[in-house]
Amino acid sequence: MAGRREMKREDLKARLIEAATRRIAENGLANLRARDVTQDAGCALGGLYTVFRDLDELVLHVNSATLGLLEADLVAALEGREEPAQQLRILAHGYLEFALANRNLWSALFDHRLPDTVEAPAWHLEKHMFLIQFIARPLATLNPQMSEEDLRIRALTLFAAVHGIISISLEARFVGIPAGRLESELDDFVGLLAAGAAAGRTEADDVQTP
Amino acid sequence: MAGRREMKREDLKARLIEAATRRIAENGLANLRARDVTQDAGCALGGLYTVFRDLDELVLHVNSATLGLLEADLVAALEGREEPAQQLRILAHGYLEFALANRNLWSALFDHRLPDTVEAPAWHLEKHMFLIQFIARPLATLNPQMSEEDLRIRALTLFAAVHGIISISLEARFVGIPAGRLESELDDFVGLLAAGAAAGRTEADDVQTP
DNA sequence: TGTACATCAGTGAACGCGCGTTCACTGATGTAC
DNA sequence: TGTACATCAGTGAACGCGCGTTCACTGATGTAC
Repeated sequence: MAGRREMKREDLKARLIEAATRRIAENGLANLRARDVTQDAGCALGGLYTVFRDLDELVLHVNSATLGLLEADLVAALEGREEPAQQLRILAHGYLEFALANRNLWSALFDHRLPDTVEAPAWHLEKHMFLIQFIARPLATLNPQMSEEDLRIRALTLFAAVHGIISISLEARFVGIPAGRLESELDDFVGLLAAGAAAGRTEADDVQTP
Repeated sequence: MAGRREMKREDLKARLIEAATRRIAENGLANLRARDVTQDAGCALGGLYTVFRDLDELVLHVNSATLGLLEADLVAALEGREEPAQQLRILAHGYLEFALANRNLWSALFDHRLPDTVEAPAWHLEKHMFLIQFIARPLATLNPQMSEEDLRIRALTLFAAVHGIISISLEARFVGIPAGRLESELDDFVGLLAAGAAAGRTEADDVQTP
């Protein structure tokens, strides 16, 4: 069996990602330690560096997996819903649910910063795309006249706004939105934007900022 | 002169805050070092600890000052503008301008985390309030029937959304909103929300999320 | 299938260093007379 | 105003330690015959 080494290697990789995922989920990214992860994964400290370039690369893998989970959740939530404004609400709601259910993993998505010199690899950046696509599709239905590019940008704006609302509330850095109200605020908010989008471009289009 | 010591102390404090501010503005919070700050401020390393409990407390002072600058900018921008929807636009625009002009200081406001055990002191938390007040006031004019509490929450939501749009774009973590579009996206966005708010509560109010 | 040798994944002790914080000391400020 | 003593702000060398990463070693896997 010529693939024995390859298999062990893949197995170790998987165990490390799993261990890191569990550690981050339980204690947060800031408390992730190479020693803890390797111990949990049942390998020596140095083992990590035979499989990943460094700890950052391991975290990138965890984050990609997290994005995969989010994607699966949203796909499931959208199942069978066709009305575009409804879809947007479901996406926002699904995103909130995911953030609540996986707080630390979700935070790690945004807290993890590579050293200033390093770029995130393409395979990881691509994982971000699906989210924007999910949002752009119903927006396109609501705004058939918008260009691809405008839709992408509008989807990004919408995502950023929803993300902002959820993250400020969960971090409770400012005096936060009460937990019970978060869901309805989000719903109102997306409803308003969807209605606005459906009504077509408003006078805001022509305003020149001074 | 009995206050000589007191004066020197206040002077040292001010020099340290000023030095830390400049360091953060130039290199970002993540690269702030006690040694650099004390050297810039012209005191010994240990001097910092005669005036502040630790480095975190110094950063809190820098952040409070930054919030003070933001407040002054927004007050100036609002000067003479009475129309509430217009005010909201100005606030969003002013916030963007401030973030662009003071990127690292602005980031420090959100990046700085105290150790899990420590709470932010009240004097610092109060500094956050004015922003929400600024937003709540025009919202109140647009929605005279809303309660104080609802206005506060809605203001928080609006702030969080605007902040999210700006910060995701500036961090360029996801493929960002092109710089040239950010301003108009923000403007459209706030315009839409202001119009929605003015139109009164929508059907979204009654939707129960499943 | 079995033996001898070669390779390299995996080991874990040791390295290295960055950096916040402390603490024994000293010189400037304050007090008493 | 001046002198003697007391205090304490400020000094900076040393501490301490957390933790990512390395590297000389070894034992499991692969290859040749």
